[in-house]
Amino acid sequence: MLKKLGSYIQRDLHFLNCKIKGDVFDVSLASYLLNPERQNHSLDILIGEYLNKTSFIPQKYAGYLFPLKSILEERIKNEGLEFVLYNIEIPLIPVLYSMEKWGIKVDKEYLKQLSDEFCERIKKLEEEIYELAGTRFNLNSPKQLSEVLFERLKLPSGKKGKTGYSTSSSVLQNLINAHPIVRKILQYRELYKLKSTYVDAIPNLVNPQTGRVHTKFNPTGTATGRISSSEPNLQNIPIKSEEGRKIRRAFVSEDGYFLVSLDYSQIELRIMAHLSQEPKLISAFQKGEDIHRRTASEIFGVPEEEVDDLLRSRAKAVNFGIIYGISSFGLSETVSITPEEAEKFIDSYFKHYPRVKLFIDKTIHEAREKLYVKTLFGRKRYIPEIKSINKQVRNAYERIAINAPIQGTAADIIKLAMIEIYKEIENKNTQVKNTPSNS
DNA sequence: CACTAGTGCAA
DNA sequence: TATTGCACTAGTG
Repeated sequence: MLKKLGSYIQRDLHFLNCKIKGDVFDVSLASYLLNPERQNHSLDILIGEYLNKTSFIPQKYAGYLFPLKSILEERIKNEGLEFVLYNIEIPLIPVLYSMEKWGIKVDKEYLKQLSDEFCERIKKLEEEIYELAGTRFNLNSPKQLSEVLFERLKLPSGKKGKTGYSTSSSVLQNLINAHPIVRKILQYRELYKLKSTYVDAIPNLVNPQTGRVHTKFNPTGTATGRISSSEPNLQNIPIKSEEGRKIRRAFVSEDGYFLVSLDYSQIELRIMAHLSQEPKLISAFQKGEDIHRRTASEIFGVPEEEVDDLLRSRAKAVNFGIIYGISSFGLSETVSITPEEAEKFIDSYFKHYPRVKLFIDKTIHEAREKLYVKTLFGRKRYIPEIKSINKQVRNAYERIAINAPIQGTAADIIKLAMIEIYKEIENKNTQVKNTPSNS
């Protein structure tokens, strides 16, 4: 079998129009694992960085690949990144290539209909807002909107940004009873967002030959090991609101097939349970409990049956906060409580889940010592900034030190699952349709 | 046309 | 002053 060597091989497969098997080395993926925060892993950058060439002849790019490979594979070995490169990132190349080539079928007629519906409702809301404001202005301009709300209508203003008072959703939520215009603006914002970002944008990205969107899945797009998606971003299609769910219905299956969706449940909290070895967390998951309800019961000291929606949502915010590297201010903002109250929630959490606290402290300690953190599978993120003398900077990187191993381990596990599923499809052990519709 | 700020969608 | 992204609009240069 031929050996394959290249940079951004996943991208090049589209030009070659073929899948890839056998011995593969991708210098861009190797560079990404060594430096996951970098945006660009193109050949010219790597030649400059690893071969110390300040000028080179583009026609001879290929000649630089072999020396680059030698250097990079040595570094990968020395950094303990072999498993992640050879068992995760490289096997994922054909998986992501196939996903891109395959694409997802879009019901354009449905989106046109939805666009017309949203257009009518947006126009109506717009007129009602101008009427209530007593003036016409550009509703999509935060600057103009803040003038109307906080100067003309004299509503109480809150957060200030660099350029003026914020008109963000959380600010407007708090003003919803102050003036009838506020609710209308929130409704307008929701519909305008959905229409401009999804309903009207997605049809323009549908390939006329295939009737599908062929999203790019960027394997080097994040600092933690996740994949990112663009043109369109299929990783942020709405689901939370009822209006948003209408957009998901535009993604449809081929006739005679089902579109299935597979996801791990609470994967990041499960990883936290594993990494911390906190017995209470482990047993909660082993018993299949509602983890947020259980957390609420623990930290607020009430029986599980008495946990209401408010307590559960607060506990859920605490659980998310733990994964993000919690701060009392951050928690207070998302739960609309004072930082002092948030502090009590956090203290209570750590009192009831002491191994989680130990894990966090140990992780930060190690990060300071080694200047990197790593996932369960060895993926690394370097964070020398954790030594910063600026407390804000330091705190920010301490949160990164907590979050990166958790988010990154989840990414590793999901990628391994994608590779296994792809193998099953390739081996035709399933009834999954495994030929892109345009070939 | 490139860039930033503000905003908001998802995991 | 909570992690990771992408993309839209307004506004500036």
